[in-house]
Amino acid sequence: MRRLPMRAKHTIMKTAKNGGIHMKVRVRYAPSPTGHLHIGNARTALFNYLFARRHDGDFIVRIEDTDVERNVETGIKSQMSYLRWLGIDWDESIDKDGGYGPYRQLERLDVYKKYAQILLDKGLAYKCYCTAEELEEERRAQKARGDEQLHYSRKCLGKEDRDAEHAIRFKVPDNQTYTFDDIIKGEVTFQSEDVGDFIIVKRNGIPTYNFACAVDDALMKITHVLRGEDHITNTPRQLMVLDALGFDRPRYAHMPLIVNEQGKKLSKRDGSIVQFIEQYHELGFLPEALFNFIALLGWSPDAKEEILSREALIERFDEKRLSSSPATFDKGKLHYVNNRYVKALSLEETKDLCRPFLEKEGILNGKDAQWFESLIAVFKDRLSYGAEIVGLYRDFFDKPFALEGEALEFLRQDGVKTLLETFKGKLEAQDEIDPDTLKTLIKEAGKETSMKGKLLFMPIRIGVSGQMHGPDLPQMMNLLGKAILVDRLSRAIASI
RNA sequence: GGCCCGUUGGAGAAGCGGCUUAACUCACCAGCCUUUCACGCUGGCAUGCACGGGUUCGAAUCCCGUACGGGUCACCA
Repeated sequence: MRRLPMRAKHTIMKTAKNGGIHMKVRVRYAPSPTGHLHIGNARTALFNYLFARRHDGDFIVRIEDTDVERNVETGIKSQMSYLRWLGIDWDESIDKDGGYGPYRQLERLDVYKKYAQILLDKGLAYKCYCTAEELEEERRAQKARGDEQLHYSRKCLGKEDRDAEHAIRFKVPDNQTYTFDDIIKGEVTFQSEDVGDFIIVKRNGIPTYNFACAVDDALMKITHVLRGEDHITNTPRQLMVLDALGFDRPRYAHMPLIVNEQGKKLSKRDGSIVQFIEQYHELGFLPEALFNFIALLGWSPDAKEEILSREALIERFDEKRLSSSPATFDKGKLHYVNNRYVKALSLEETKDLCRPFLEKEGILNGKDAQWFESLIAVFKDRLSYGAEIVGLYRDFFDKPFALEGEALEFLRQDGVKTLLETFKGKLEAQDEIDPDTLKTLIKEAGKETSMKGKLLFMPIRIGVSGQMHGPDLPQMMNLLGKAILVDRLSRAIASI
């Protein structure tokens, strides 16, 4: 495969014709039900969805379950429900017939059988009786010999039919060049010599991915295939099948891989990044934010603002702005994006978002509704996702109170000690405290000691938290409670 | 190893031969606002586009090579 001189990111819809009439855009997301919805799959689904909605086309979800060994019972259900959770809906699938079904490949076996037979009859495919062991041995020999390419020897080609278990292989044409104009990568070319005869139907009678996929794309009138770059070398195989069967070719767009901060492909075992949408849900991320963030993985808007709603994304989506270099999964950015959406939430919504996490940790035990509300109000603006509230709470309440460095220096300024003593005295005189009386107390202490501005607030902040930065002062003091406040103030005064 | 794809600041990422004195976003720093903090606003932050050649009046942008990273070579998808 080699890149031709001119980069070609052309407008779509030009090649998807039928008898000169532009066809309706039809795209598909084709997951295999081997597990939960992965971030990479979610992105593929999302871009297909955006593309379809942008061009008033159809978005189809087709289940590619031809690997019966790896299928997981709950896979389909879980994936589809998280697609919905993200706000991605479809026009056709196993639960919504659009006239091109069935949408589950195991229910289309007769279809593949028919087309495999056509290829057999035309001599474009042949039965292969080799066992896995034989093939393994063949490959080993090729390796030992130092062959450059490990292709099937074709030893079953031309063999007479016999009544034995067999797979069906596609007979790759000689001396053919396969070129396709990828929307993202430009023109990509493969030589047929680089591709060995591949299996299209397994011994168990079930088609392989490359065969079923090509047949279904054609039969379901798919006009554009947007998928991960790891499929780029599958494309010539699918093109061969399509050509051999006389089907039209869809347009392809191979999206860059998503890599971690070390530049490695996101592997499901990579612990550095949360990989499944379900986990994000459990951590209290917002679906709208995730949708927004995922749309930024390998694509960028032609705008200053990156925070875009689903509707705005649909309106702005332009496949020509899909990137061809790997998309780095930037956790910091994810948190930022989610935080922007959290900030837009109402106080009640934020409480609902955080409640489960606090309850699970028993943090709400013995606290009244007012306390809970204060807690959320104080941290709402800096909250990246629901579960983070626990860490924020702990950081704030459980961090040992210590005075050091810049903070301690600040307390050693003239008049600060008197200020803290005055304030502490006023605090002790109060039976009940709340944010408003606390605020009044600060004002009074300031007036009596002639301290104001930074010199007033900062010593008190440091005196009760040890920190120079933190949430709104009266609010957070209220959360801390009188006992802790008095204790910390005493220790601060003592260490000046 | 063969065949492919990629490489722009601390990070993400625009750019597709002259409009680039390299957008925008995150992070960071400074100032403003707030009697504190945070939010918000304003400004600063790549003499430089992996490296080396070449083409061109002109290159981050085109070509060749090198290095590095990645993908793929299954009766997985």
